[in-house]
Amino acid sequence: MEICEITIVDPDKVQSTSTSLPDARDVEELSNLFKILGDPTRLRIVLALSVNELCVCDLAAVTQMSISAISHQLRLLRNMNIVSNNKQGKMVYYKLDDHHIESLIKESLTHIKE
Amino acid sequence: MEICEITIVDPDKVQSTSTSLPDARDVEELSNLFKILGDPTRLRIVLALSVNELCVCDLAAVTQMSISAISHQLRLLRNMNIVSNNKQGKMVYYKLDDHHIESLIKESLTHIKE
DNA sequence: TGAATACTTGCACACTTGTTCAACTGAAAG
DNA sequence: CTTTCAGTTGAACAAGTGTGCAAGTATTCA
Repeated sequence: MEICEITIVDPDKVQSTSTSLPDARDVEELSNLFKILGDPTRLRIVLALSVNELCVCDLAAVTQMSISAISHQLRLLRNMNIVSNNKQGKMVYYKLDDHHIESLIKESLTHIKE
Repeated sequence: MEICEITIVDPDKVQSTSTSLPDARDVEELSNLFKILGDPTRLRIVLALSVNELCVCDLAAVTQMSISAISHQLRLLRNMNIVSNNKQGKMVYYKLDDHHIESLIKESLTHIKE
């Protein structure tokens, strides 16, 4: 990986830009957040759960996806603490666990419609 | 794809949730936006360009990536009208073209730090 | 004109991702 | 206990993604 070290055009600008970037860990975390919302199925799950607490099968119905596909995606969302679940008998109800995400999505929606 | 049609538990909730979701086209567009920011290289490019207009080589230096990798990603960002470029002699300067994205990222950064 | 520089592009390839299928778990009902 | 139902899980696989490499373009400078 040929890292550009020789042909820097403006070292001062490179330096000042580098130092004003957010800390690498935050950038990583932020890109992970965007990545998880960057799939239409997961985004629709989050949107649906921002309206109602739902069991897996009803989530599948709302998103028009298979139970299995939804369950796989729910696991990812659980691992990132975006949703949490609540077992009642045979059924598992999911809800949003991170309401920051809800407002973030709402804001982003108005952004794309500008 | 076994779509869940039979075992819907609460049809009213499914119906009301479905109708209160944003229109499918917007969801698709929003997930595309998140997807493009969901890669650390691209996110760092956008962050860097929100600080300074930069040529490709300086961008490579800031992000610690090869010229080629940066150039490939810049093409994607150009195609989505997130950045635009400006040729001056041999050099190509890139800048942010969509400043909604800038504020969206800034807001999201504060979200993850909550 | 010829060489050098800054960047772009197409191809290749390893890696990742999303979904399906089938097997499994655990709770409830018969 | 056995069956049924709701959901989970792992393996498999096709499709997509990010980067490197090498060749190409366009501009500058000698």
